[in-house]
Amino acid sequence: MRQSFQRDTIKSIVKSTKCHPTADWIYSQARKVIPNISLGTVYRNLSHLDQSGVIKAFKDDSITRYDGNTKSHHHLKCFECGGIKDVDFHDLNLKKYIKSKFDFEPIEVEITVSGKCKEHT
Amino acid sequence: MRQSFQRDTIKSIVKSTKCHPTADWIYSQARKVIPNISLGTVYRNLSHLDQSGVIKAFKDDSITRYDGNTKSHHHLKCFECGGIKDVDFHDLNLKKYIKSKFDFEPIEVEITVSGKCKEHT
DNA sequence: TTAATAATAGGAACTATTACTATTTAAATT
DNA sequence: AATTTAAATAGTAATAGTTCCTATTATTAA
Repeated sequence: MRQSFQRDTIKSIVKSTKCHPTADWIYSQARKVIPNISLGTVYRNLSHLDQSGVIKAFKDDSITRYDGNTKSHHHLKCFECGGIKDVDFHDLNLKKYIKSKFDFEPIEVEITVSGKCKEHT
Repeated sequence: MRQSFQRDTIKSIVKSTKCHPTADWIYSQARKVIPNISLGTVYRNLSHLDQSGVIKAFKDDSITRYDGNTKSHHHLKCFECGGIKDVDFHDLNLKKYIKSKFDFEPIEVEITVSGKCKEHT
């Protein structure tokens, strides 16, 4: 993978926020630095970065969001403010539970909890 | 909500399978009974049925699937055969865990486990 | 049996994303 | 340093899944 200023810019945008941005938001941020960057370039590079494990893509309803946090984690999504928070369920040992209870070899466990965060109860 | 033959047909198609069908599959099944039913009608009724709790819609990658099983459950998706199996995580008491650990009021917990089912390990 | 309005068929429109193509650019090779 | 190469780009067209629109039909209430 050859280097490009566009890719570096996109990477640092995703890495510098915890807001789980969409491609469009990243595009609008990137245009502040590279005014004529194209949306296709944003998508292509987000895919590359996801596939190489530098960032993590996930689906939120019908939109793809990108997460600079690549450690295994899950999401709490607040109905009121729309905020998405990263959390860790590591102590539940879900993969072990799934393997033994359902005789299924888990590779990825995706959890999204919708509800109300403490600021909006 | 007024009754219609279209809606009844769509409902019974979803209720009579465990294959977690897409709108398109349901459309093709419905056309066997009502040849000129429109795709818009299928989508509209699937939304109504979901909103009224008769069926349950969920996202699988970028496609919406519909589940006749409305009891709280989660999904195991096999990478090899594409099969989606309904499972129950009730004994983990996830909502209680989430509430106490993260101070977040969970309303819905969505879990999708990707991996290999016992037939394809 | 009529009136009101929910639901329909058919097709247009929309949105997020991917694909295409001619041009530019990074970096490897001379 | 100049040349060669193929990866990356900008700009645009195309796609897929879904929703919206409108004139017509059908269900239920009065």
